[in-house]
Amino acid sequence: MDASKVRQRNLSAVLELVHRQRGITRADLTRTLGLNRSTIGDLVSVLVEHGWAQELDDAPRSGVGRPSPRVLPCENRVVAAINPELDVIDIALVSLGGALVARRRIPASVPSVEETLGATAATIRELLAEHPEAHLLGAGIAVPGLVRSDDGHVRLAPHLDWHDEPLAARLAGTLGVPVAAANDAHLGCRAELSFGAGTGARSLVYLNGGPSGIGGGIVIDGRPVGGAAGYAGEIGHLSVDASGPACACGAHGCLESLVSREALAAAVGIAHPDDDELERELAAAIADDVGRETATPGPVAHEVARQVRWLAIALRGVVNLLNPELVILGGHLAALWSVATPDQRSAVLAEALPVIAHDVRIEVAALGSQRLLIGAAELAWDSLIADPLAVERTPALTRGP
Amino acid sequence: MDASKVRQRNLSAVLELVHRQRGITRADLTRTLGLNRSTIGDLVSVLVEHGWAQELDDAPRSGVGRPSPRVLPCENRVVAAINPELDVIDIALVSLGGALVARRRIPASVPSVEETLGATAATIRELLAEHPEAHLLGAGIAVPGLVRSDDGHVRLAPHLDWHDEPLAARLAGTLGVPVAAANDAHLGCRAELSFGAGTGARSLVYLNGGPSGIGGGIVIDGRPVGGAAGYAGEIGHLSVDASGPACACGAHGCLESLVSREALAAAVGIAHPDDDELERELAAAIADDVGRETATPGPVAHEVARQVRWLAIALRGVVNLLNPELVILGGHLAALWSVATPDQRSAVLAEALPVIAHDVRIEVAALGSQRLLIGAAELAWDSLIADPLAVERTPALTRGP
DNA sequence: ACTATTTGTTGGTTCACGCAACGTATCATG
DNA sequence: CATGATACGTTGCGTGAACCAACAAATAGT
Repeated sequence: MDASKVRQRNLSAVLELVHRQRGITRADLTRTLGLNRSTIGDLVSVLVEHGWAQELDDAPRSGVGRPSPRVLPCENRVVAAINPELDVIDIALVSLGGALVARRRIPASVPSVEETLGATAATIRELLAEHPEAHLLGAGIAVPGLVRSDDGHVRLAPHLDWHDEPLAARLAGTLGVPVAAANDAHLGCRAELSFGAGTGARSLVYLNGGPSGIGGGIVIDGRPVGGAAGYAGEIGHLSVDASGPACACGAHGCLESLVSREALAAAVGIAHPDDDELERELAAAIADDVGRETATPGPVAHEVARQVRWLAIALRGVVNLLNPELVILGGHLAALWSVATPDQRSAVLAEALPVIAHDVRIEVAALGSQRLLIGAAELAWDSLIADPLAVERTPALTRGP
Repeated sequence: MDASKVRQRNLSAVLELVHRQRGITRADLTRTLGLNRSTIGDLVSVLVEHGWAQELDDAPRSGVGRPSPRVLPCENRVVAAINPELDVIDIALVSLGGALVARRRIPASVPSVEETLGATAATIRELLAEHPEAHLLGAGIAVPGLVRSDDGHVRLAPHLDWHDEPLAARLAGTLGVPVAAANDAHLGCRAELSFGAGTGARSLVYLNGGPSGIGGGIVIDGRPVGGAAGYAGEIGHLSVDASGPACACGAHGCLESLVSREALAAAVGIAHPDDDELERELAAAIADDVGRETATPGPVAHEVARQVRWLAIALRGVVNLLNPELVILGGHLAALWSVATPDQRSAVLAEALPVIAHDVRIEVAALGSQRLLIGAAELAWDSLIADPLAVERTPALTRGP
């Protein structure tokens, strides 16, 4: 920890605030970071010189005293965000500040790694050509599977049938910028932490219900938890019923084999609904039930109640284990939560330890379909923001044609 | 992060290594911390000046070159460690470096807070009088219950029947030194992390089976996890059987209601065995079974098998959730593990995700009956080591008579 | 217009670490 | 046993980054 490390750390802290708050006054920077006015001025000027930030005097009239200029992220600095799925490869450029500059969804059908890399590289080149002001600094990939965190190596993505692919390294080779990869639910969690329902939270648990199961992410002390190798967060494979059905993973009674999108979709009679459609149909079906004023709940309400009960068992365990301040539900779990009755909701943590359950908030994810792309971009920004001057020190990065 | 913070941080880093390694050469300090030789020399001399460390030239003959002096913790600096239990209040002085200087077990019977504080203060004064060289700098309390981490407030210690006691603050008032308190299993985990089976581990999960249930601790990135308020780690109340028996906590199918010391003790026919006794009796009973060469396992082996199966379900979930590199089992869970057959052991993580399970080690706790006291001391050392010069800045601390 | 308040700016100061040169203690070798 | 190689402690100096104090600038209220 010498002087230059201090400089790097402080620059990084300033840039992170500028990024996550999408602009912040110098006065707020001094208050938040506890550094001297003159130091903040110096740090900001360095970031401006190096093209990370710009200062804008738009006089927000906050009160007496000289107004403080706002420090804004330079939005021509972008990273690429990639999310290969079963039927589409979702690709975007995301600017500093977390805004999607451009997005393209490439149709695919269980794409191989080669197809994914090819389509990704071509699409990113196209997007960069359409946005000549954009300067690409890195890329992040959200993979539906187990990804080793230190090198972005995909150990297993069962639904894509990928096995032991050095994905990040291969894409870095073709793009010429640093590439990171991580599990998709991890990155959904990161996105919600930075810009969504978890903004400002120090500890949270994120559960996402997707077509391929239930994934999750954990945040402790404001930092995402990867575990020893990056595979942490597999909440879908928490056992909730010792005598439950077999799961694809080989175990029995996993959460994701009892709480599933398919069962909800089947209850409302739709084949492959998206999240919004699923929520609408569930709400409509339950409203119909209530309208009929029958004593017994309809099949949809019954299925919702069943799934909420199983979800409760998993949540109880996770909450007792980690004592988070916040639980965020995404995907079909958000739909499930939205249509659950107040009684069902309050029953969810009724059997958790009361001292712990009392202070846990349960919320629905806020970022919608951009979540994974924003999360993948956050992953890419991480190493860049951690050392803002490193870009200058490394040899020039290649650009699209 | 100004210059003096850097100093504080580096002093703290040096002192922490001196403490946790119980002495380390200056050469090793430079290598581990990446600081310059001259800087390390300066930092060490400051620690020596302020009474934290001493240098010893005992020429460990490590190879060519000028031998590096060893920096040793000053063992006359001590903290008090307190562990109130149902039948005894366990009190010790623990020196820098983690060695028990003196220990006294005060018989008690479900002691109240007042009794505990009175006995503790009196005993610490006695111990300090017997060790006039010892200089008391702080205290830590291991409480069998839920303890708020920021102020050491006991929210609930069910077996002691303590409710909302500002324990740390009250003891600090009588002792005149800073006092911290935390859950006993957390502190067992800390002890194993610093000096036991978890030395050097970056991520681990600790499960302890005690008379009052199963507690636990979690370590992520080398740091103990408290969660939002410090209540994290309640692994005993992870649900492992949705249709399981009711637990004292009000829920159903909690791990600790299916895997219990009482059931093991009953199987071997002993009322209140200690950990060693329990393990011996279990091993003996199983050996007898094997000696009889019967086809069906005896009742003890049967009970062991049953408990290992339930433990497996909880461990599977925790491992999938946190991807730790190490799981440490203590108390009767250590006994259970020790007498389990190789087949039973290898079945424990057989249903966890293979990629994760492959790199998880399961080990038995190493620190025995000193564990909680060492952990409580570690808690007390924390704030002291974090700012080694703070002791000089605060007004003089009171001493025992 | 004038004052109080807040914030940016500037030049000087301090502090802690790195660096390079030198001194010192050990080991290996002839 | 002398010599060289190696590794490490010690010393004085240089540097970089943050703080501080004084001043300038911009706003709100009287």
